[in-house]
Amino acid sequence: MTRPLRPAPRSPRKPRPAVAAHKAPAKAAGTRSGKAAASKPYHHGDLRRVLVEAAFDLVAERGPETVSVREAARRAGVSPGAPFRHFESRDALMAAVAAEAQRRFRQEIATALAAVPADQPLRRFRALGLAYLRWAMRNPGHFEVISDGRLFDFDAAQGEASGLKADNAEIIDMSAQWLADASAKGLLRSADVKLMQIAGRALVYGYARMKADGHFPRWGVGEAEIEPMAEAVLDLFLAGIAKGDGPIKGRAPRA
Amino acid sequence: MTRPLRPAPRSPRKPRPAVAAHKAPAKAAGTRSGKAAASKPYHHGDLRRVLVEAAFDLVAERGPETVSVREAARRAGVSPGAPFRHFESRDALMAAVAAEAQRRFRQEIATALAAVPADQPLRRFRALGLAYLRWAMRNPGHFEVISDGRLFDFDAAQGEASGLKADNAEIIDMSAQWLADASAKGLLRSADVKLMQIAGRALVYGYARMKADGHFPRWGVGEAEIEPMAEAVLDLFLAGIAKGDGPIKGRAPRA
DNA sequence: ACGCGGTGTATGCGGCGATTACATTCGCGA
DNA sequence: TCGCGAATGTAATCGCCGCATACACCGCGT
Repeated sequence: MTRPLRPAPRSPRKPRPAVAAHKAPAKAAGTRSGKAAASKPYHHGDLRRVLVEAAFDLVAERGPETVSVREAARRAGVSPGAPFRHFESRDALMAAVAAEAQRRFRQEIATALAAVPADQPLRRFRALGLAYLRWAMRNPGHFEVISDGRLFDFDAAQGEASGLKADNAEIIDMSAQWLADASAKGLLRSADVKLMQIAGRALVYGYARMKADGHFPRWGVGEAEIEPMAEAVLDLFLAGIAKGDGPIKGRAPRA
Repeated sequence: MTRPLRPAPRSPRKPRPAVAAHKAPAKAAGTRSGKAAASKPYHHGDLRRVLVEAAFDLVAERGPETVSVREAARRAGVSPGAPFRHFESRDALMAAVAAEAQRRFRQEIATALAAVPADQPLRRFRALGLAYLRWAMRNPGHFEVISDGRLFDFDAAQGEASGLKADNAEIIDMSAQWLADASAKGLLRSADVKLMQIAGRALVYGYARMKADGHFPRWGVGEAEIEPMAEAVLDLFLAGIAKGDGPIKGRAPRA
């Protein structure tokens, strides 16, 4: 499942995919001369969104490194210079992709957490870690994108509200809160919450990157074992920081 | 400490760095084995090595993404096409850089382990993890290079003996052996050695990548705290998998 | 001594990110 | 309703890149 090493052999010459999708720029009714004419209007209507979607798909298909502004423009059916009306650089485009990926990631985590009672911090912590791992296992390209610190910094430097920074901070804060709660409830062996937070993060991040970076074959872990082992690794960690021997995933964390 | 986002603004126009280093300038004796003449010999003498060194330095200076074959050629004082006599592609060059980095990494680990008795498997395991973390903290670019699964696969696909694969496997085997020894000695809470091995690897790998990827500022960890916290994280992990409460780093691991 | 093969240079191709000049269209105020 | 500036598209261009090809040089084995 490894991707090509360099920016990509490009694609084998495409003739131009016409105009691509169009969101229905509304105003089909002629309030204001709307009409997205049948044959390629000069103005695209929602190019910014379409470019992000194209780049987003390219990330999933061939990995972040292979994404080029020109290819995204090709897929959107516009000239190579057009994207620069909406993104000051390739990295601005990629940062938008990262924001979208982070948004979906956050959504998936929220869904996973909905099933876990709020008063069981370690179970919530575990559910967070599991959702993190599962999403990263299944979206390695997008995981790479949201892990790129340079894109994050680029995005954060723009005053704009892309949500990337906020969505990321929310996840960090959640993990800190639950560990603190667990600690307050006397569920943890150590009192150094910050340390456990960083260690937990490093663990899931490392596991996810090992997958994305293609390290598991070297470690004798077959493709089918990766996800189950992710869960086992997470539970090993929880067993290491939790007081007592009971499994965290069980019903009652206190006895 | 973040690096530029894209392949690099290049360098701001360099006039050409002359010929670079050269081993033995003399050659006065006109016999066969002359290495170099005073003024730029047609044949470089040891271009392959010099190119790897140039790329190696570029990785340290500006990160792996910014390395270009042409820049390496410039630093070596040769034409842009010359490197392709020695490396079939940019990735072949980078794989050579990875092999060199891995070699140094392995050397540093060996040095660190020399001080730890062979009959104390957990202390050796800890020393390995610590050496791993320290090296990665201090050589983030080179750490990225040896972590690039595609370069590893590329190198492994070549029949050639670059040492990358062997050096890597050796480290993996060491960690497995010591955990197995520790397990046999009854030092571990769990019997699943493979799981602990993968978890330990994911932990240090994740921590190291968090550093290389610039994540620590987002987690409220200042530059000065990173290395001490690396050690603390490692010890948290060891405390989690080891039986009893005694610190691993201490003198006697059994009592 | 010679010539073959290894290693360098010169040149060129196509792709890339990015900039600039120009074309088209949207939408807002008079 | 018109008109004009701002927004957003195209075309052409620049310089850098990886890489291929043809040619120049030269060390070494015969």
